Amino acid sequence: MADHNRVVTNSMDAMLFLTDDQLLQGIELMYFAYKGFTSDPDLILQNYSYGRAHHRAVHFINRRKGLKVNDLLDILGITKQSLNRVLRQLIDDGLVESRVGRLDKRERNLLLTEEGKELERQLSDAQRKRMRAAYRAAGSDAVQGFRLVLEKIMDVETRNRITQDKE
Amino acid sequence: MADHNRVVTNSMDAMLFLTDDQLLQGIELMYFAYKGFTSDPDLILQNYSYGRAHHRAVHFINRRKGLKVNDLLDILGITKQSLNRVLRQLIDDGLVESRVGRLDKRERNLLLTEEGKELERQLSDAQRKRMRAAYRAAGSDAVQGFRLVLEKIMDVETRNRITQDKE
DNA sequence: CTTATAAAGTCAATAATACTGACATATATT
DNA sequence: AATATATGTCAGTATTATTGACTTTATAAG
Repeated sequence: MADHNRVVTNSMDAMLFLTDDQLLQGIELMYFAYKGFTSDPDLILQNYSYGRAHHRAVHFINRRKGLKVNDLLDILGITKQSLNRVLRQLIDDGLVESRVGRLDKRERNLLLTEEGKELERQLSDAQRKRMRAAYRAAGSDAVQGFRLVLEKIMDVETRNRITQDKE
Repeated sequence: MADHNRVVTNSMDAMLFLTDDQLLQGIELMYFAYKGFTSDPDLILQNYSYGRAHHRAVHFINRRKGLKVNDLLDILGITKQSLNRVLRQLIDDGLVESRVGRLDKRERNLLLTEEGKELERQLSDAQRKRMRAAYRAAGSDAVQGFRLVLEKIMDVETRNRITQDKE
């Protein structure tokens, strides 16, 4: 998109936006923004004696309803032993349901219970509120740029997996 | 910037960019991008048997040369007991120098040694390379938006501290 | 039908990073 | 001289991750 004056734009990139200092500033921004980004959910999770791992599990089970345990492991990029404790707690506490697969009975499809949905709602409300405020303050052009750069920062394999699943 | 059709843009914000689903997508983007963002340094750190905590310490000691221990604690938002182990290792390994303050001898000014600078260079080279590629691929307009949104996502106190220090 | 593979789950040991609480030391301030 | 500040340390605990070794159940391959 925006293929006009490509040459000029690229040389300006090199001159204006790609100095080591500018890049280091971007790196710091990522660090501090991510810290803020996780701070609201972290507070809520304390009430449940849960951590970020529980948040991530709840988030992705909500986003990809009925996903298999292996799918969740792939998304999170952790070992099944790591996930086990977290998932065990969520199931025992009645927030997640592990349903035997219909076609392949070895598989388990993960779903949020009503209680699980309630926690998800609390967590994502807090996080959405912050994102909404940031988006509003920055404007829609900025949001497009934000999303574009984030997509480019991801690992290519991750990007392919996400964008392919998403429409 | 881009002050033409502001009214239309704003109403479009509400309609097109602020749905819960769009926001959730942004949240996921942040998660996956941050994961990619930390993956290159993580590999390098393994060679030193260091972790992300060491990376952060080295990064900020480099960025704010001579900063005090308390300053570093404020930036990282951790307790001194948490920092102690990491800083102790870096000093014992000869990557960081802890210099007694000139005016106030209770204070310690932290600096990277040559060896420390070498590790910092490795880490930031890897991270900069990824950022540079993302910036190039996304274009300079996108980068502006990226930076703007990230600033808005941060805690206000963090933003004030950073932007005030930075020019 | 037997064997091999696959999905899920578990137990044990270890590591990195954080926390709280309690103190110690040196230096500065009142 | 008493108090406060900056730094450092010791001990105990929690969360999240790891690797390795198995088990159970179910599907697929021979």
